[in-house]
Amino acid sequence: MRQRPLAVLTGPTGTGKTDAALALAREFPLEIVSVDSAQVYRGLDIGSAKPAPEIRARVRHHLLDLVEPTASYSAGQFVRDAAQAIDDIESRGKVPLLVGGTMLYLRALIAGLAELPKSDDAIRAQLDAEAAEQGWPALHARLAQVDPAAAARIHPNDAQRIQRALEVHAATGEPISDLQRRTAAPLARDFTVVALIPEDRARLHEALGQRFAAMMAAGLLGEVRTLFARGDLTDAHPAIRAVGYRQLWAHLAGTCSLEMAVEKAVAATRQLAKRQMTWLRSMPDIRVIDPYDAQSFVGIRASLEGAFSHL
RNA sequence: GGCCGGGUAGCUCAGUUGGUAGAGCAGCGGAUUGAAAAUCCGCGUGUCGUUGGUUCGAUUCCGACCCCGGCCA
Repeated sequence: MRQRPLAVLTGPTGTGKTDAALALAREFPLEIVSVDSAQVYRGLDIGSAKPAPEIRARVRHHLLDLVEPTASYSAGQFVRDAAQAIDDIESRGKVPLLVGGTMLYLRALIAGLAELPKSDDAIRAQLDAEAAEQGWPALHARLAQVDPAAAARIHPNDAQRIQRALEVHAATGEPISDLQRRTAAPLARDFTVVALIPEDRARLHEALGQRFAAMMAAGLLGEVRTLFARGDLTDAHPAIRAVGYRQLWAHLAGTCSLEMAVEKAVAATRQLAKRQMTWLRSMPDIRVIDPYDAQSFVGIRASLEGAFSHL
């Protein structure tokens, strides 16, 4: 039997990916594989729009609640976890549906990721210390010595990428630009990608504002307060940098009013959606469906059906 | 009603000794290889409240009016 293509349902935040996936699961023997860098963290429930337990009891979800919020998840880990989840689902005769909007994860799964060393806290701490003294442009200059190709592509102000490039060089002795050239697709599979992208930006913004208000009404501030009260988390942890959490955390830390935090959180949500759409514009072979079109679900089902039915 | 302060970008404001204006935030576009809901880059989008006057030229100076604060009645 030839392998079916893998079905993917993606799009910017707040466009109803989860609802559409659940509707599909009523008709097909699906299990959902989350492609979401925030929903992997335990304790980030309301703000990450994680499917509720009742829903998860009805349709099996994978790659949720994988790690503690003190941990740092990664694209590399995602590719391994997703491959395993897909295997597991198919071995039981079910069909995986990949659902989510973390575009780096999605691209890593589809196009492959270079075999790079994982992050190293000791090396990062060392680089942070050097940056505090000399500034990141100085470290960028150093990168230009050991890896001119990477330095040319990375802006001198992009601390995160400068650090990663130097980290990889320190760990392997090789330039990251060389290692990144050797990218292999981890899954020898075809993908059918459906992206929910609204034509009407103003309407999306409206919906995002309403959704954040609903999250607040559902107790998001309390959820963040619980994380805040643990004492082992800071705004440097990836989980706390997530949209909504970061801004409410700042409010709890006394940096700004609640009103200001909410306004900033909604703006950050809009900006996230914009970046997600930027990714999607350059993604080849995707089927774009407007979630505000009355016939959107019909289009989604028609596009993905081929991946769900047995050959 | 009188006096004072203010009306400049979507918002908060700066500025122009008279030559039609610029910051932050928001917004828009882009990049994106183990932090990615992250990180970074680029782009000013404008009847300078209205209306007369002075002037070659007014957002700027003068008058009137309107609106918003504050103080006094």
